[in-house]
Amino acid sequence: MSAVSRVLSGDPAARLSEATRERVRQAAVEVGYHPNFAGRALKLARTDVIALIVPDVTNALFSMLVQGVEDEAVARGCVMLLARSEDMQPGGTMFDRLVGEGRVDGIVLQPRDGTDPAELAETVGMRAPLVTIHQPIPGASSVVVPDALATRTAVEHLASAGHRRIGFAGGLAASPSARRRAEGFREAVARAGLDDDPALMTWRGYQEGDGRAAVAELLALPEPPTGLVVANVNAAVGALAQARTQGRAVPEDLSVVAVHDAKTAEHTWPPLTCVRMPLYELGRAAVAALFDVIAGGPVERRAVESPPPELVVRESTAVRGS
Amino acid sequence: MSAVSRVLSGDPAARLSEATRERVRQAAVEVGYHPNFAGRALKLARTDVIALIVPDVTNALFSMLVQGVEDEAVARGCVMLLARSEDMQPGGTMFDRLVGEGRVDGIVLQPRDGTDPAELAETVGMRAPLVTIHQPIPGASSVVVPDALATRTAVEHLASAGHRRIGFAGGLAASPSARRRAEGFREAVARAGLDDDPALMTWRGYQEGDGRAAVAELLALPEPPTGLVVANVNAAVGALAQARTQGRAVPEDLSVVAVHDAKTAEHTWPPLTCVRMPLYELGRAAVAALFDVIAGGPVERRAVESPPPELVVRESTAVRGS
DNA sequence: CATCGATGATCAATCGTTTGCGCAACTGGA
DNA sequence: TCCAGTTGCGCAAACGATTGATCATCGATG
Repeated sequence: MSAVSRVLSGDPAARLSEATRERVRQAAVEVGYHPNFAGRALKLARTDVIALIVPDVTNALFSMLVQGVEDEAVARGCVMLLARSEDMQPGGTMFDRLVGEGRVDGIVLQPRDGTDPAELAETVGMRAPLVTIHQPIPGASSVVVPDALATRTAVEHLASAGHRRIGFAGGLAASPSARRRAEGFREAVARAGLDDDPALMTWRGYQEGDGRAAVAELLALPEPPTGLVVANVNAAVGALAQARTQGRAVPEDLSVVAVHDAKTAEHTWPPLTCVRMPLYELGRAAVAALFDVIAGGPVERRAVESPPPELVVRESTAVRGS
Repeated sequence: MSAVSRVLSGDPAARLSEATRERVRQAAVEVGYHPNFAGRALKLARTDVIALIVPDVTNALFSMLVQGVEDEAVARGCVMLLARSEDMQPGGTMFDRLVGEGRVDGIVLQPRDGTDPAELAETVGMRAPLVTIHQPIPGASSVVVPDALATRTAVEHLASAGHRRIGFAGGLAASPSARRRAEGFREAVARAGLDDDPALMTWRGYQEGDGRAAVAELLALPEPPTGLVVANVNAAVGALAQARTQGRAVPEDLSVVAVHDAKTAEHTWPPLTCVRMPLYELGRAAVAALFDVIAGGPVERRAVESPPPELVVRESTAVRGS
């Protein structure tokens, strides 16, 4: 048993020849022996399980993220536990068990949009290694994507198509990712010398219905925008629907660009022009950061810079006046 | 320690008064004590972890299923491990570890479309409690949704709108779920006395590109169909795109109904008429079946009959000739 | 007073792996 | 021949929870 354990652990300090190691490996395969997970976990105080906690799995962006997290976990010999239900969220009973019982080595957490970071940090309690995505919380490492660059890219595309009044359908005002996107928007508007009217910026949120409300608000302006940057593809879908409801043609009356790309954007009516963000890479980077935390590294704020946001032109944008 | 363990386990045979039990519970909360997961797992030979293994998380239908699986697992005091990457699929290294090391109490497995059931059963090896969804494999329990009823519902909708030549864009011919859908289609066509032309049935698969290919094939017929039942919402998205590419208007030239509903279907161009299937309930039923297997129950083939498939009329279908 | 049942406290064995350590055998070099 | 290094083998302790069993105490009843 001693030798078997040393060989299967790949322990370099074990006093065993390579020939013996190979013999042991062969024997283990032949009898179908696998070490017992619970025995190992108990002795090593480690489960090789990473949890991904998200507020929602219906979000069109979820699939890329989850693939990134899983691939990085598996590449490091771990498996991924997915948590979406209410009980599994911070503050829930099962979350408490997950953390308190030592079921996972660490957690990648996507906070709910609009969550108060200090409050969340208190709820989570730093009882397990933690990395948040999209939004930092005090005391935890975090990884984000370059939101500002994304909205900047979107504005530049619309500006180059001749749009001077560009609306912004943003996330909730309290949301850090929403603020980063707004910052990029403002910067690009200023840089391009576009119409800098505060009424062109809305803060409804990332859901489909939020996109609808934003468009309703913007189209009610005395001088409505001819271009629109929507801070999230879910909301953009709602924006399209609302424009249609109000008899506005996209892209003829209103050109729309969404931050984040997703499979769904290819099939909207019309297909959405998007800024593709590195969500798969975000997932991988979050797990890498988590391993650094587990290894005792310092709290860090990281951003995924590569691949950079990429404009994907489809059919929701056109040159103004066309 | 002994009393603490008995109380927190909720052991009814323990000789402890309710007052003592309450005192122990309070004390545990106060000192933040949680039993150690690995210690328990080792002693009990059980991890309270259920694995959900799927071939794909980008499928628009995935989110309902995963919510059902997770909610049922959590309701039973378990957590859900998600496995999508290649290494985690049956035959992969991590799959072998998952099963061989006793990391999960059981597995809900969605086989890849077109997988040979006998081959898969051999690969999996019945080394852990297993339930498959959509497709049975020898020796394992399975749960399916009423595919035949779905396609029947779709045909009936088209027939009542005046369509006499209805095409069928099916899954792969080897796929059990595809065959069930085809069966429902044939039955409804026969029952309604519609044009029973074998050339109206295609077997390309469930992917978007497959839907495109099916439509190309059907529109090439000397007498193309005026109505189309697509056996999957992903393929339906492709079908819509292909019709457009070939200058056919939906629903005027071709009415399209898809099996399965998803958020994405509301936003297609035009919004898809679908038959909503009980995927959330499928997830829950699969976990319930898995617990029966774990408890030593017999191998069973189950179907989720409630809620029944429901027609959701959107804008991809119209009365023939309109 | 003696007996019985309920209850609290305590102990030890078990679950399966890991790992430090000691002993023994073998090999090669001085 | 002696010494040192390498390697194989085996042992025991540790990780933390569970659970059967034993002993002691208390209260109620005959």
